[in-house]
Amino acid sequence: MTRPKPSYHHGNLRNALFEEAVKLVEQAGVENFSLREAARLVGVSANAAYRHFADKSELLAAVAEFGFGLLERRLLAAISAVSDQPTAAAAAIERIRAAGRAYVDFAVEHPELLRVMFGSSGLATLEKDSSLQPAPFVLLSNALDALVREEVLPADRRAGAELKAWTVVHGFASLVILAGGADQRRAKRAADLETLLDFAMVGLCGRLD
Amino acid sequence: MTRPKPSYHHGNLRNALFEEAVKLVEQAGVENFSLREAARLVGVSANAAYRHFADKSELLAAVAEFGFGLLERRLLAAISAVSDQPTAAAAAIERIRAAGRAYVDFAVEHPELLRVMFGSSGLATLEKDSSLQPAPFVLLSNALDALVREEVLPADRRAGAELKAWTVVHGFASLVILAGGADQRRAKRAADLETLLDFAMVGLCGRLD
DNA sequence: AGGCTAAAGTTGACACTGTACACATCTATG
DNA sequence: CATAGATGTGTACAGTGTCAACTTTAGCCT
Repeated sequence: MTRPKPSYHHGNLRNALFEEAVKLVEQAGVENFSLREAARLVGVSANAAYRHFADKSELLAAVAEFGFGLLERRLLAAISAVSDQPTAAAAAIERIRAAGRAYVDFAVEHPELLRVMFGSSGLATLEKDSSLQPAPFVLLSNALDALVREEVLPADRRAGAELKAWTVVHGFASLVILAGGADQRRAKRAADLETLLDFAMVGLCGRLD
Repeated sequence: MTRPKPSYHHGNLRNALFEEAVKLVEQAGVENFSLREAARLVGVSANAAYRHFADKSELLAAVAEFGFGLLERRLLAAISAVSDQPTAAAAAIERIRAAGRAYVDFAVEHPELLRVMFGSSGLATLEKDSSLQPAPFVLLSNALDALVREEVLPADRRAGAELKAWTVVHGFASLVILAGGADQRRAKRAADLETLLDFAMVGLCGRLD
């Protein structure tokens, strides 16, 4: 992977550091991540990183941003994979549920990434300069609009639906991460999530479909 | 507060360090907390701490435990403060809602404390040796039982109710902390929470009361 | 009371960390 | 082809968590 340093200049340091950072964070968590270690593993002096990132937190912000992108792709994939539903309404419902599952799956597979995204180097610092809402939020919003169009979500209950859906899914993801992948059986988790999705649909629409 | 060191031995170092740790964590966050700084502020050498805590994470675990205690007291106070409801059922409902509000209030007032509680030095390491469930969970459980007794929560919907309630409240608390106390208006947040509590009650009971 | 032990604090050291400054080297552009 | 700007390097500093060896002192045993 890392060539024996044929030249003084690395050529792609920014990206190499970034990828190493993602790897290290996922392995050992943010609190154990060290700028120097990343530089070392990439085969470069500690200070080289400062030519590409103002400081440690800026590198972590890049990691967080990557996380949001990955999450978005996961959500998108899950939504598009829904098919063969008896009715359009059923499809709209299933798409929302699929997104919820994808979110939790993402959290389970990349807990440390999620921590960075929602940690002090994450959302709070990111959305300062990116004026648009994080993409995952937009996806959710569209899915909810579809739910209204299919008349499963009454229009007069549309307000605040994003908050409700996001709250449930993010809350569950947090709790699952906490409970520690250790004893939390995969099947049990999936079953809990389905119950929770039912619960959310009832709360949102006022009834079960 | 801190006497001019009349004696070589501090006399109450463990507690002094612990209190300083709580203060520092609340002010600057876990990631900026330093064992040495705490020792310095307490007027003692850096290594003195190691006579009372195996390492930094053990001190933070104590802080986390304190947080859970504080949260429990808040929940308890909120629940007991509910009074003058037309019916017993209404009282049971209002007690759950009051607990939800108390949880979010706690999160807003002590965001860093909550981060420690649910961080890597928190729950995960705590519940290893404390065999009993965290007290706040028991409180919630009891409140839900009351809801069943008053027949507002159908018995066949009782299963998994803790998870649902906890998920909503914890999820909202997380999001609120993220959104950053800055622009998040107090009134707006309270209104959002009420909407969310309605939502949760509908989802739990299957109808609005 | 007097003396000793173990608990509670101390100093010094080590291997780290993030970051600042000055210097070296290379790439590309005039 | 020179030279400027971008990119990496080395050294340095303050700060961290933690270890080991030393000192002080409180409290118990005779």
